[in-house]
Amino acid sequence: MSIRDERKQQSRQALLDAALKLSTSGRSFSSISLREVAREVGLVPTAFYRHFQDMDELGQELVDQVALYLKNVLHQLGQGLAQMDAKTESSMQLFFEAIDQNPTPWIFMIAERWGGSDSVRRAIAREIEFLVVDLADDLEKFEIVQNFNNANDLKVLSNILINLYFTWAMSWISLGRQYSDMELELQKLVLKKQSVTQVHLIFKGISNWSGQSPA
Amino acid sequence: MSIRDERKQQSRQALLDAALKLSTSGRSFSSISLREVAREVGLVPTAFYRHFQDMDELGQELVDQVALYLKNVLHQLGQGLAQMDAKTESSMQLFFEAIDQNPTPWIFMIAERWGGSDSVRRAIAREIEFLVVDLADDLEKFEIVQNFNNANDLKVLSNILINLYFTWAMSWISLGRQYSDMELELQKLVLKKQSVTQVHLIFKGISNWSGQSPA
DNA sequence: TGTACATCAGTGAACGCGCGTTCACTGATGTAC
DNA sequence: TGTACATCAGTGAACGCGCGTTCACTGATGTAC
Repeated sequence: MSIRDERKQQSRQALLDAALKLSTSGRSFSSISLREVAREVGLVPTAFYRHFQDMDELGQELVDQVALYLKNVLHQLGQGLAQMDAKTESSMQLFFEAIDQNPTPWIFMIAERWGGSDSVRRAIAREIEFLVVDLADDLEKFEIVQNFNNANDLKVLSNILINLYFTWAMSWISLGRQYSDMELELQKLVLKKQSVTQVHLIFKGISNWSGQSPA
Repeated sequence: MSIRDERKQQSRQALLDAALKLSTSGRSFSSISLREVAREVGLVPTAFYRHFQDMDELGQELVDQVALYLKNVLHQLGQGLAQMDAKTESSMQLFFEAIDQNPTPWIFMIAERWGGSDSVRRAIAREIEFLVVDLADDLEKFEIVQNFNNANDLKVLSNILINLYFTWAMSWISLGRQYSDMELELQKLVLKKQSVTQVHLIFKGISNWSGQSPA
């Protein structure tokens, strides 16, 4: 790649990073402006147009990048979670650590899933569908899900888990916004315990699965 | 109430209704303007200030009204859902019908739960906590949850159910935005079936609950 | 009941501001020879 | 290697627009007597 192309690529990525940062700092993607994004990067507003047609186009690329990141994190976690023994706790621990390390992709995906931009919403819906399919693939090789004789049940499980992951992630991040110090640590322990219980509840359900309604 | 007070109350409610309508029509609360809300009602922008100090204050009252509505709907549904037999299906049917009848409270609560307004986000977090407690109270009298010997487990169940309700509601509403006619009806059937399976999965888990991690 | 004054929901003009977008430009980098 | 021209990321001025907020106002409704 030529020097010029390299520099252009850097500016482009800087705009994406700035948009992610601004739209996950307590505001929403649809309420940040093109000028703010350019300003954050140190570019004049008109330079924005050298990279994206408008904020909508940037938003769609942002969804792609964020979804790719989440896909990788969830793939690693999926391995641990599905072991369903005492490792649930350490798997959830890893999950919350991953969020603390890089929270913005989680915030963006969850907040904009039902956010104000039509095109971003559609892009996220598509990517979440992929995440559900990927997780279902990961889960397929574990013993416990052999209880499912209906192929669709596996996808329903994957669906519920993805939604739970998102809910836990956002609850976790909210704690950091609401509490501090001792109270924060306490609330974190409560949430960790709750999430472990929820996972156990679901895998209890699987291990007694028969495909009909419960007694 | 005097004539003047009555008319004022009408204008006030009209502003709240307009804000709810505008912020659930594909955009978000933080991206609608005070002037738009006033215009929708047929008032001059400055009249807004006779009722609310700013959009933030209106937002918090809107959360109160919307949460009260959801509380009533969920209370009625909670009775049916927890019967855990073949009635799951008809209970979910009632749930989706309730959404079709009045979708805006669901859209508002879910979209703004992680939306761009700090004060609205806090108000919603508080109201959802109440909804979780209320649902736990409703569930307490059903036989199946007697498997819980830890009082906290009931709240964790309630928590997972509230979040699932919200996820189903929004998925349901998204279908209406994406598909039409035959394809819409097909997708609705798929979602209904999935949600019933998810409920069964969880109540399977409860009926085999012992409080420790699964085998 | 009638009168005189008080209240206050809604009006309309005006303001300064940040916005998205246009346009002609500059000057460093790339390319052809 | 050196020169002459092309490309194009970033610049800076300018525009019209909708925004939130201020202010003095109007006139219907409420209240005191």
